[in-house]
Formats: sequence, structure tokens, C-alpha cells
Amino acid sequence: MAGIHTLSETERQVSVLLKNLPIDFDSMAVVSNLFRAANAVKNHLERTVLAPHDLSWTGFVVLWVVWIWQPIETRQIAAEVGTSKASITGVLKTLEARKLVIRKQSKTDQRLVLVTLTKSGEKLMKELFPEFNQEESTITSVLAKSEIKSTATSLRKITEITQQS
Amino acid sequence: MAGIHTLSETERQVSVLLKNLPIDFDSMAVVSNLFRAANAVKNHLERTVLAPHDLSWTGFVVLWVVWIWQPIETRQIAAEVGTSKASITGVLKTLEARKLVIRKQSKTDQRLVLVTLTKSGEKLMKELFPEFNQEESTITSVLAKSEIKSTATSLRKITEITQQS
DNA sequence: CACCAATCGTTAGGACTCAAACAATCTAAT
DNA sequence: ATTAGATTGTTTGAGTCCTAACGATTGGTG
Repeated sequence: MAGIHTLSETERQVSVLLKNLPIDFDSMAVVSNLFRAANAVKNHLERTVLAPHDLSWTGFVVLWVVWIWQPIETRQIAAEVGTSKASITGVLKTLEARKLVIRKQSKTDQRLVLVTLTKSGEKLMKELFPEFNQEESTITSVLAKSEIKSTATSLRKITEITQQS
Repeated sequence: MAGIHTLSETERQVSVLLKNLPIDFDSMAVVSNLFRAANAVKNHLERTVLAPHDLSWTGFVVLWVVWIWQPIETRQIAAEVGTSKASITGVLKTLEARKLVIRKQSKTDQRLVLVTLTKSGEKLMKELFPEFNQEESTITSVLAKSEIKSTATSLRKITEITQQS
């Protein structure tokens, strides 16, 4: 379902195009596989878990963050999710239209907007997250227990080095 | 710069919300770190390598695929990049407006559109890809050589199991 | 030869992404 | 007390993402 060409075919072609330049193919493979994996997992979870509940990936992630940390401010949602405040504003508008979340202005600081789940939002998450986690288990079942730990560690290292610049 | 809460804080909170349900936190950590890493790496590369050339992530990826496999059909670009044909149409329109790619109708099959790089497109990629790969090296330098191999392998396994359903 | 089904790229509409600019609000310094 | 600066959430505009529907083209079959 992915590309027609394999990674090694691609590497050979890059070598042809950049004859004399030294290319770090091992690093290229890590980064390339990182995005392939993230995309594949995202698509898989959207189809198997989220689509039956008519929920988008971002919608679910925002719902999840609110579920865990409610009441939570918009800026904090953005920080947890890893996107901009502007994006969160749009997603919240969608979720609010579906009666899954509620926006309320803070009394101590009127600039802040506090977000909480509605009753049906809570019900949805209590049902949805175990399904989601079940599928996460299925996905990682291709890895040995030690691989699961080491992969998580490697990914965390990559995240850390990448963020501090 | 990411979330305020750590992963273990999140796990504790999930335990509180789902008291009696068994949750696979190790798998959750892998999936969570997968998306954090992909996002962080993407943002990092956009800022350090792509932004100076006024290029978006998707724009670069499409340019890269065309550079390697030109002349290439629209449907093949979509397959390599991992998105829909419709998305590619939009991105190509942007890239064509910047005079980086050329669209040309196939003579043997008039339904097909063949895409190639312009001179300036080729010049850009010959300059840009080594920079990009250099940064990939920097990112993976937090990992030992054996970790680089095993991480790439684990990610490939995840991609494969996830795609076949 | 004429039709039918498959396939190509494009368009339409809705959701999400960002950066930049904005009004409202709070805080700190004078 | 008042002004200046910082911060919050929102809006705007351009770009990207998807699915679904569309016209154009092709190939096979009756």
C-alpha cells in the first residue's frame, strides 16, 4: 500500500544522483521509517477505532487530553497535544458543536478558557480509550518485550535531542 | 516545549480514571513516543533545513520523490508519499507555481500526467538533500550504532503489521 | 463498431495546520 | 493611579489533508 520502490532501491538511486557526496543511509532509514510508521499507525487507528465513532485523529487526541486533565486551559491543551493555540480553537469548536466538550471562562483570570468534557464526552472516552489501548497492544505485539522498551527509549531520546534546538 | 505533564503523571491519571481496567502502558508509551518523535523531528527539520528555503514539509517530500524517480506519474507520487492523489494535485499546483516542477501529459496514455523537476528544482534538491541528510545524522547521533539499526528495524516491523489490515 | 467498466487526474467541500495580527485582560513599573 | 508591556484566545488567509463525485481516456467484450 505504501510506495512501489523499496528503501534500498531508493538508496541506490540517491547514490547515482549524488555520486561523490557521502550520505548517511542508516540515519536516513531511521527518519524515513519513523514517518512511515507514524503514518501507518495513525491511519490504522483512525480506520479501526476512530472512524466507527466518527472521530478524527486530532479530535480524539484533544478529547483524550481534556479527559485526563480537565478542567484544562486552551494553551495547556496546545502544549500537551503539540500544536498551536489557533489549531486548538478550531478543533474545540468542532468538538463543542458535537456536544462533547464545554468551554467556560475562568473567574480568576478572564483571559483563560477552561475546557471540560460533557457527560457524553466522558462516556465516549471511557468506552473509546480501552479500545484504543487494545489496538496499541496489537500493534506492538510484533515486538519482543525488550524491543518495546528499547524502542520507546530510542524514540524518547530522539524527541529530546530534537526539541532542545 | 512539549506537554507540561510527564508520561508517568499521565499514566497515573489514566489509572485513576479507569480503576479496574487493565491498561497496557508499555504499548501506550511506544505509540505515544512514536508520534511525539515524528512531530518533533518534522518541526525540527522544517525550521532548520526547509524554512530557509521557504519550503513546506510536504512540498519537500514530493520534490524529493520526483527528484529520485522522474519522470513520474501523479498516482505513483501519491503511492510513494503515502497520501491521496487529490492531495498531490494540490501540492503540485503550488510547486508548479514556484517553477520547481513541470507537468506534462503522457503521449502513450493521455490520462497520465508525467512530472519532472525544472532546472531550478534540480539545483534546489542537489543543495537541499545533503543538508537534510546532515541534519538526520545529527538527530540520530543520540543513538548508538546498534540502536540506530534496531530502531529502524522495529519501526519497519510496526509499519508492516499496521499496513496489512 | 459500439458499448461498458476501469482508471487517470481534477475538483468540491469540510477539517486541520501554521503564522501573523487582533482585542481583551492582567501585571508591573512608574 | 496610570501607563506600558506581556499574555490569552480568537480570527484571518494560505496551504495541506481527506473522501466523494466528476469528465476524460483507455481497454475489453459483445
